[in-house]
Amino acid sequence: MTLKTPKKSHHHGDLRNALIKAGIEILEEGGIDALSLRKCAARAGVSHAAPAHHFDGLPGLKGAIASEAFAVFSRHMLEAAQSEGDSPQARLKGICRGYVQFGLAHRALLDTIFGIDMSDLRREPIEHDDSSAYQILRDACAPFVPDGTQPEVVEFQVWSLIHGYTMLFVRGHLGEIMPTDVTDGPFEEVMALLDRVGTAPKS
Amino acid sequence: MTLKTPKKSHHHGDLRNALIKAGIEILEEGGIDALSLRKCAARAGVSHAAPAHHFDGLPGLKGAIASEAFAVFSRHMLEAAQSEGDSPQARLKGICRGYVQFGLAHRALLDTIFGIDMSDLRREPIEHDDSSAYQILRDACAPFVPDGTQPEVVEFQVWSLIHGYTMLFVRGHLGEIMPTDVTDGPFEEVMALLDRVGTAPKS
DNA sequence: TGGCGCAACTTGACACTGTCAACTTGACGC
DNA sequence: GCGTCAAGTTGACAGTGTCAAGTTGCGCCA
Repeated sequence: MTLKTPKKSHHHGDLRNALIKAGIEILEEGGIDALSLRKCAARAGVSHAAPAHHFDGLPGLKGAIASEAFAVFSRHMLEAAQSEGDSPQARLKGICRGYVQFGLAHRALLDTIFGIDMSDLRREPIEHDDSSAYQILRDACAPFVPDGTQPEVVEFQVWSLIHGYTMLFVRGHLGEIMPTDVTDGPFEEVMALLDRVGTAPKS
Repeated sequence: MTLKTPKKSHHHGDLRNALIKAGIEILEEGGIDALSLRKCAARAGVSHAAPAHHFDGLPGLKGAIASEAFAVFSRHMLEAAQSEGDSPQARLKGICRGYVQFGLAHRALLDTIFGIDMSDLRREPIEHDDSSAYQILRDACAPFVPDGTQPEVVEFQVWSLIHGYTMLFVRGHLGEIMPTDVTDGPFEEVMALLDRVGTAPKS
């Protein structure tokens, strides 16, 4: 009759994932400043110093949360890619719209993902598998790569444009009002630049 | 013979500016996480609770520092605008290069400026005068605004592109190595998109 | 001139945070 | 049975923001 928990190796069993899950909940509820090791520990039902055995301090926990949040972000992107239509143009635009929508709906997660400094050795590496948001964006950019140019260039152009727009927009830097929806900002107008993506000479 | 200090109304005289200056020093030395009210107070030579009388908590101090950092940023942009050449294209590109260079040289200041949430009522407002970075960017974009389109659109396109590129680049999200100079990344290739700025139809 | 008022700070306390050393617990191999 | 070791606990410490209460010194008005 020991089938109460599916796996219980030592004490908690899966504390690491429990802490990450608790951290995401805290982030969604209270924003990036609300996250702390002790609150994660309390929510996971363990002592305040337990997280130190799984992560290297708060930066380590943030890195692990960023990896998980990035997976959520990637799934969101995948759905967004199909939401706008089937053409390459529609697919790319859907991804960009999904980027902004994710930023509005999960600001703290976006802050966590892109607040990561890649030079911080205490972070957990964010994995770039084939279903990652990076790969989804790269695939969506592929039809727009002119012959003879590096595919990364188009990807970086699009990524810079939508990332900058999202960051400025969700923090209210682009307009007078604080946005609650993509339609509150000049999304369509700015994304018109997507039609001119690529590095081929002007005319 | 009371001309030792230009103005000394009560005790310190100019504590508010002294705290902002101390905060910028701390930011430049230790990054955004190093900033605290108590360290600013200590560096300014006042008691730990003194900042509360000039700013509404840490967000308030960060807002005030952001305003000052934005002025520094604006001066940097003004110089950068003239560094690349006299043509409108060169001017705009110089601004963008200056954006990235400022981000590399003063990361914590950029984090402070653009970490501000405009919905946070505790912040100090960032002033938009005629010499602000926003206005400099707007002026540089003016030659590229097609007839019959709103000037803000081009500005937002350029701003989104360079802001996103800078944020991703300085945190090392765009490449394997951690950048120390603009030439460490695909700046030229991404900025090729600037030649296609504007909202007129494709051909 | 004298005292009143108030802004500009100080002082002390509190709860919360990350971090560390020392300790306990329980699973596993032999 | 016993040692070993990972996993987690406990208690302490310095640093943090914030609040209430006290102090100080300048300006103003009678």
